[in-house]
Amino acid sequence: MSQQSRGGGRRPVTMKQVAELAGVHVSTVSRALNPATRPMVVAEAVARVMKAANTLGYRLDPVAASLRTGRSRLVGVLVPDIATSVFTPILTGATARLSTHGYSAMVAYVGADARQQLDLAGDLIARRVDGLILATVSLDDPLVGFCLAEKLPAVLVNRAEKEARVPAVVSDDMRGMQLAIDHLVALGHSRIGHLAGPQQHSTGLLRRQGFLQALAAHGLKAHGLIEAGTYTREEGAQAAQQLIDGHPEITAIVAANDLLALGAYDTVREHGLTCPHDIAIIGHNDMPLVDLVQPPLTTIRISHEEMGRQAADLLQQTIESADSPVRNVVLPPRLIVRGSTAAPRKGRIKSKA
Amino acid sequence: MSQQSRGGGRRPVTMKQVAELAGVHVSTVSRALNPATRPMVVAEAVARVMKAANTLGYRLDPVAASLRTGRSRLVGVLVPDIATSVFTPILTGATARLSTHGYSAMVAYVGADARQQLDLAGDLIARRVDGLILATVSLDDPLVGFCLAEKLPAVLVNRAEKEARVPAVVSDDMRGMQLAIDHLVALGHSRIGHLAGPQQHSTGLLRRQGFLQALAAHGLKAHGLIEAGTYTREEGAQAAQQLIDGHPEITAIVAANDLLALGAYDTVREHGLTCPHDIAIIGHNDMPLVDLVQPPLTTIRISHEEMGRQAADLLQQTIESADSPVRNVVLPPRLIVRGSTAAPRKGRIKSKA
DNA sequence: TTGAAAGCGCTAACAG
DNA sequence: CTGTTAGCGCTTTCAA
Repeated sequence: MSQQSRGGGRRPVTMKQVAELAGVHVSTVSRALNPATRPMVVAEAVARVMKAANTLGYRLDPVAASLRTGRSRLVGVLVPDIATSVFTPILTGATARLSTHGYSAMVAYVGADARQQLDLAGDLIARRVDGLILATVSLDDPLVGFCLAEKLPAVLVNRAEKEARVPAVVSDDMRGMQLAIDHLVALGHSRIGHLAGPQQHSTGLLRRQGFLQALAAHGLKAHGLIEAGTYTREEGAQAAQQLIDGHPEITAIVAANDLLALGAYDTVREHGLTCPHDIAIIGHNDMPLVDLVQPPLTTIRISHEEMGRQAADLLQQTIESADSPVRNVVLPPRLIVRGSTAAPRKGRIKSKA
Repeated sequence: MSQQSRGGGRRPVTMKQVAELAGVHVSTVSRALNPATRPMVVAEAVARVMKAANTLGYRLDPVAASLRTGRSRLVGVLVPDIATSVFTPILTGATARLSTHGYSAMVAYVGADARQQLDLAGDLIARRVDGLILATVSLDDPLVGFCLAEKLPAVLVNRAEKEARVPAVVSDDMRGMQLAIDHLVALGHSRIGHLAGPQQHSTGLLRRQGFLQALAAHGLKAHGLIEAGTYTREEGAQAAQQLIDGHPEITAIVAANDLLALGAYDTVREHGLTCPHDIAIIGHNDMPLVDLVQPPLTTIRISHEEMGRQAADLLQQTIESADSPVRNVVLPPRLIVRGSTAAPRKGRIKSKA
């Protein structure tokens, strides 16, 4: 029957030992240690148990508890496996807040493959996670359906679904675009193109809608709108290429995120043009270092860490009270003006390349 | 005795059900399903078990298994909670590789506080992790002593200890500095200062040593060496300030990492100087986007994803064979020449600020 | 080669 | 208020 534990770190103290030292039964220890059941135990006994636990350095075994209760105080977090991005602050915010709620996080970095995502989620469920934070979802994501079917609490972060089936924490993407457009229009721009993001993500879709709507509010229409397939600098460069080729009259580009905007930088430079003089560029996210590129990027700031924290809060609520209503948290974005936007040039682009 | 499971996702299939369907005892199922014990079971029975497991969609319950065996196929990963940095690729590399070894990762983002780190590690141990990957260690870290005492397999990544008590995967930091110095000397520089990193981390210490040693190899000596307390842009800016004030004769700055180098950019700009003309600057890490700053940063590239992968491999070996020797993996860095280095100016700095 | 049985550490219904 | 008892799902010794 030998319990093959790790080589030899002194084996952990069990509840039974605490019970012996305190002179009570294990179940009393269990009750005394759990705040929810503590009132059942007479104060004097609680004190004895606490003391015994302390002197022995007892820690509750979460694995045993989990086997018994089916809960784990463990939360799974699925994030896209991209290095250059906003997911790190989301993660640090979420994990920090989760731990104040008494939860630990299992983070899984996943690619776009839906099959792999389902597998990973299955793993997490097998590990009895109490809930999931998803930073990966598309507008109608099978994973969300899966969680719903399994009755596993889930919260979306950064990206939401088209239909609000589970709680989500997102930035007000349409409002962000409005800030961008208002800024450009105030500078005098009227021929503005859009580098849209992937349309299967809410960020791509809503920012695009926001772009169009904000323009319309000023009585303007889009001068070009190209969709990038992924949020990468390379795709951004390529899309910007098409945008400029198709609409040489534009004086400004609004990108759906910073990486796309930086791709546009590459293209603009390649054409021998300068930003902001020939073309103004504006990003979205305000990710680290974009203030250091040349010119410093004007962009829409989102507080990703706050997003992570709120997602943790929302998940905790969802776990704790089974049928809390599906609540969405929408965070207000902020315009950060730097050097990549200025008044428009007069006349057409004169490409030196 | 009610098992209070999640509201109502159909309760997971148990081994017992598989046993019934296959017409054998649970212990036979257990043996058939575990590759290590499978040879004990007659082939025909194995087949029946497999088929039954498949049709029922059985998944082994890792929690129950863990309670019984003391192992978890779970690995804890401790990383510093900084957003702008090299730890994301280390993490994606490590978690991807871990999963091919059949392990899941619990990632914890931690601050510099030693007490908090110990607590977190305690949590992970309570969750019965089979091992730890530490990206946080200082040159003589209590956490490593703790793991040793608990006989918990641990592997260091990116940063090592002074004494090799446990396996580590690091870049050849001294070699990296040699590449930097050789490059600058080849360009004609001879008055070179160093923006050193925190000396309690191996990266800071070794890069500093490498700097000094590489200079000596060219018959040169340091023109200034300031230590930054943390790897941040702000500290870098401040340290660069001191460096330039104390050694106005320098023509080049070698920074211990990219963030410090970017801080130096700020200072140089503030002084009305230009890089590389007035002062050449070289970083370390080649983190994302440093090719986009102005001027594009010359730096030493480290493959952090590979680092993560190797750390996962090393940990797996350490877990699997208890007393494998303490092996260090040292990855070769590469010089990436961009726009922040050029031939030195003639004469003194003429600050316009 | 397989089944029986014990038990990992904990929680919760039940009885007192 | 507290002790007894059963058992979460699995692994492994022991006996057949």
